[in-house]
Amino acid sequence: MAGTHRSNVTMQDVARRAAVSPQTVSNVVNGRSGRVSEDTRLRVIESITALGYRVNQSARSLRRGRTGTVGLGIPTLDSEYYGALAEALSDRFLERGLRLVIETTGGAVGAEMQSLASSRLDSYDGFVLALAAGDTDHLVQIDTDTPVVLLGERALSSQFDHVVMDNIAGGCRATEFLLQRGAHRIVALGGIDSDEESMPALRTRGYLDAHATVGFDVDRALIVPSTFGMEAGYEATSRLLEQGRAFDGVFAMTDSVALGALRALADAGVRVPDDVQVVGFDNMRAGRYSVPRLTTIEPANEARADAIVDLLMSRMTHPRGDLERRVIVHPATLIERESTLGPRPGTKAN
Amino acid sequence: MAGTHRSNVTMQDVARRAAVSPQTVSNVVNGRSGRVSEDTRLRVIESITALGYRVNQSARSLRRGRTGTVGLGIPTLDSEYYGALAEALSDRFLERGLRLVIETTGGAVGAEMQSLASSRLDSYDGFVLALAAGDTDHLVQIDTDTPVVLLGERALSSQFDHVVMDNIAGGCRATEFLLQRGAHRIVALGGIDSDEESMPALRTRGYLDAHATVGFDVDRALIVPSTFGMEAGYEATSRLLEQGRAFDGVFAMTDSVALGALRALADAGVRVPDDVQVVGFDNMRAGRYSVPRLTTIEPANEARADAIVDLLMSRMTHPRGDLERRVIVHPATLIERESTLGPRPGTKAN
DNA sequence: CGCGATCAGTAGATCGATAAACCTTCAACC
DNA sequence: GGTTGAAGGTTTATCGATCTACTGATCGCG
Repeated sequence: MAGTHRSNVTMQDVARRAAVSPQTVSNVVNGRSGRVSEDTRLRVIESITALGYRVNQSARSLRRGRTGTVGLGIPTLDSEYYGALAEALSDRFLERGLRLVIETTGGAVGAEMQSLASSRLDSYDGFVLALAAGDTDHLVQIDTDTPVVLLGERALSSQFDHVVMDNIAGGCRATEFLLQRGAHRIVALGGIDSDEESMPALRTRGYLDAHATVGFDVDRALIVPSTFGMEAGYEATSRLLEQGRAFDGVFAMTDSVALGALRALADAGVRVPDDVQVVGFDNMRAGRYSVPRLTTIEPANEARADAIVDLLMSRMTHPRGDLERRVIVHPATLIERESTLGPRPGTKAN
Repeated sequence: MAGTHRSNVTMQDVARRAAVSPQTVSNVVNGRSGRVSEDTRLRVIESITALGYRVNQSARSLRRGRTGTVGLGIPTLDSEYYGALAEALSDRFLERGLRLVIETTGGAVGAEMQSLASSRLDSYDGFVLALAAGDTDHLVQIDTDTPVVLLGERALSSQFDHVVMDNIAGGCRATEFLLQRGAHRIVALGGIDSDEESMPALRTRGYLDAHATVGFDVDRALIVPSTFGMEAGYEATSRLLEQGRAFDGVFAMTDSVALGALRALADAGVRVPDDVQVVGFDNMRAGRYSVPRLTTIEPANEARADAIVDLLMSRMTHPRGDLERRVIVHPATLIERESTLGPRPGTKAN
């Protein structure tokens, strides 16, 4: 049986063996019913299996002008968040007969824009770009026929459909919650006080908003930038503790950072949530089994994946341009676990 | 500037504008030096940018008979282990001018074999299949021209090159370490006592070997099967504790399971490592910052990624069949952290 | 009986890039 | 002078599947 499936069998060959035209083979292969009698169909199928014929995708794509693949640009696969996103999208597109091809951008603005470079884009029937760096300026230059949906941190003024996480609301909710539970000096771990549209900046803005709402002043020294690994969270927190900075709450920009912080607090003998309360952002798996379990913001990833697919599919099927550009904002909700205190009855005293 | 890059510009168009033949354009695009004068080259490039020409990959693949892509079949992307693997491979192949396309198999034997179905394979110039289910029987049926490298849990008797993790040695090392540190009743969490070639079965075999080496009997009731999420580790451990089963060590088949176990032990007030020592397997990030930090087996993933790429590249470039089938085994090493006790001086008393 | 419709299928052009072979110049060398 | 040969191109024939248009039958129906 070996030696059968050598890849040079073409529709021609199948056609010859079944004594029909190549076009008829094509019709069978593509299930174009009504154009082939049951009789011929069986004969063709027999020839296909006998010869071990398989469609040449390149030829098909060339002729059809479509590739049957959708691209996904993400900063990295080595992250629970993006891994899960890729998985979710891949499944959904597969159901619709499309393959998902993943490109990693490394999170650099340059690379993100490169993956939107038209040269890249037209290998795909559609493209999903997860924008981490989130620099909107470069986007407008892109000019392509390929439908694109952006997954972003913030509604950008670009020509593309857009699914965004409500980072400001999420940051606000997390901070508000800490304030309600009695924390007054809250560290914004991994935060940054800037008016850029990046994820940390937006979540920090929520943090500031929450303080403003209840009329508390924010000590800017509590906004502590860092990168987003556990290492970074650990280091940053350790440093704060060494410096003897007083704080009773931590809003970490991501769960990774939060987990690093928990570890640093444990090392220093600081009790969570008794001495310091901690809230993360992302609802990572690890946070559900950490000691203590991590209170966090749930970003509704499944719903966002659904929205992305819907947007892209409608762009891909609809004739060009009938649709308004759409922006879908997904709310972030808080999940309460052990790293924060329970609701306090009565007073708002210390 | 908008409206330029409409995707129907072909080499013909560029050629016309630059007053050369399409072949010359092709030569420029592909950097075939020596066949084009600097003068013409510049003229062609000018035309390319002016018209916004981009190569049609489908046409190129059809003609060349190569797609420039490598496939990777993995059980899921939603896992730190496979995510990191995908990332590592993607980077390495990209350096060599190849795109990596990821297919998820869901870890089912059927799906794994499907992704080796010849029909799939010939969209790729090469394929890497990470075998979780590890059923060797189906492999022999596969008959394809596409080079394939297997990433497996065990050296299989198949026709393919193979990079394997030394699961037995890893399981043995972990268990041996626990025994040395004074644990006598060691739970094999997520283990399974069977002669299949699956990851848990192999690691469990290492566990048994380690006991055999020092002449200890194993209480089979301590081999506790489970799936491989944190949830499962948590549940399984909680149940053991409820049942009042005595144990002073846990060898968890994966770090995920181990982290779930740590959490369950914490809930029950069992001290780690004082009352129970825990060793995991995989060296996940989360284990480096858990409370306590997790002792684990490091699987040398980067080295394995290198090996995979080497094997596949040589198959892809070398003429068919000159090479012997190769199997590369990577050793697993132990990383000591807080979830196990320090070395004990002197006696081996309880 | 004759007209259009439906079914089953064929013929030929085409998608866009490239491999292989072929043609000029022009320079160098014996 | 004739030959070799490199440099710089061009021509032509594909790669394999599919789209468009067309051909014969066969059938229903007024």
